[in-house]
Amino acid sequence: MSQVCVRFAPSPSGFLHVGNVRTALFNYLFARNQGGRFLLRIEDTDEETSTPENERVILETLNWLGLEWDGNMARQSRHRERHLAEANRLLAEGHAYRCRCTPEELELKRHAAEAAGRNRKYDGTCREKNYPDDGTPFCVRLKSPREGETSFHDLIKGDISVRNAEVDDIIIVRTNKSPVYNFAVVVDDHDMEITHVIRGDGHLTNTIPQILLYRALGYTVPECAHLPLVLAPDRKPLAKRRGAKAVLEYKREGYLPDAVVNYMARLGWGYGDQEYFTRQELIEKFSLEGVQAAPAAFDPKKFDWLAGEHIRACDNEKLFRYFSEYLLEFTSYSVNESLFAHLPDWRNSLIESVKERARTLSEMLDKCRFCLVEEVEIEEKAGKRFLTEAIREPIRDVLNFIASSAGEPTEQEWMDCLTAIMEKYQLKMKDMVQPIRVALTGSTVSPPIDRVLILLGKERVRQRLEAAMAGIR
RNA sequence: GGCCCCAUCGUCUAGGGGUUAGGACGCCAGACUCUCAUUCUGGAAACCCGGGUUCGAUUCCCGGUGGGGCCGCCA
Repeated sequence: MSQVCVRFAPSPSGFLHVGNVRTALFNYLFARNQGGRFLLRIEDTDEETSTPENERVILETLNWLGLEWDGNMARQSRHRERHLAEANRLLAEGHAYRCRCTPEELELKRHAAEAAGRNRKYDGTCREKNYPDDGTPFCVRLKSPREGETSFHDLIKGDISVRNAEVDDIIIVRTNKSPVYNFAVVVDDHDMEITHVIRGDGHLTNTIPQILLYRALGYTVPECAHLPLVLAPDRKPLAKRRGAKAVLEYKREGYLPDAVVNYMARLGWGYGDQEYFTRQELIEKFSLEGVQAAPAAFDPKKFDWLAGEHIRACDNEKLFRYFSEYLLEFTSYSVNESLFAHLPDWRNSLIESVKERARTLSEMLDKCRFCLVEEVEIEEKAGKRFLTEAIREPIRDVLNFIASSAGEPTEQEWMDCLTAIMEKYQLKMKDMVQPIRVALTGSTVSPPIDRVLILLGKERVRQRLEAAMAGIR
């Protein structure tokens, strides 16, 4: 058998939601798993929506997720002449015919058929007329068989079979001489030597007329796999309204691309009890047999959990890179090296202190914002509750410790200092730590206090404690 | 309306003619603990319904119900 070749063929609507991207992902995983090729073809025959900007969004999404395609990106619009040539061949070979019914007439016929309770398919008025090309406007229709049935084996859905009497004579070339999608796809997939068509459920019904087209054209019919829908959390189909969100939005929210890939793969696909997958594992373990036939609902909670798993599994160096790039692209913060001059291993310390409590790069920022800025603003409620007269003397002792310490204290030295002061004033750990936490971070929630202390360094600790003291009246 | 597809905890799923129907997220309770989080332990929670086939169906078949898709000179 020839080498596996698949394609992702989006129309550039300017929007790639989870469902679209999962289709791309499954194509990608299948190709990589099979050692085959993964091609990209933009279905840009509709000039209205096919703008460079919309195309750019598709490429950016694919690039962000690392779904690299092979070869050059194809544009369906470039193949128009080829499509028309094949249509003419069908005409010449008697597999297609010229239809002179106007759109208005067809509209009326459909309504009439519907009112009479009949199938709305074309009534075949022009089917046997053999109209020549004499200047009268016409569109081209496939002359599909009326007897028997057409069936195929879908790799996910199983055997699908439809009586040919139910199948329409689909239009393949419009009156204005532009090829219709269903036809263009077949010619392109054949020309690109696509062996497996893996696409959304919505195309399942299209497949029957397309198979008829393959046969009429004398092409080999590729294997087909129709992926079940991805549903919004409320189990309604993903739509621009409701849960549908551009996948690039997750980039903005700080999700790691591998987390998005992992979660999307698990939507409709499973591998035993495994939930967490690296990209490599996905490639090794993916198979169409593992794909569910039923639609799957997007679960934001599980996605977040998995996102956290990926943050925790990411090595610190790499995570730091993700983090600083994220800050640069989407926020006004940055990791200013000069703030950490006191800490040799500051990158590691910074990442280490937030990665266990964040699920996204954005949450990482939330957890360490206190040490990325010169000064913190103390939350009013927290200040009122913890920065009270009772803590004045203990804080003074901490300041004395700072004044007397020669170098930069280690975590252990900081904790020894706090412990000693605690004992001196008969304070419990939390009664000592919470006020200091509030003074240093502005919040009652932060990484462990020893981490906070070393990240800030004694100079910034001193400044913040003094500021807090001043605030106590 | 016609045609087609689908159906295991709330969600993602494993499984499959005989199982205490397994895991994960989430939820609840507890442990750990300087907060939050991580981690650990325990708990509640499912085979859509009805017929058949069978000694025995959640599993196989048929029907129903429910959900969804397609029926464009859109893609």
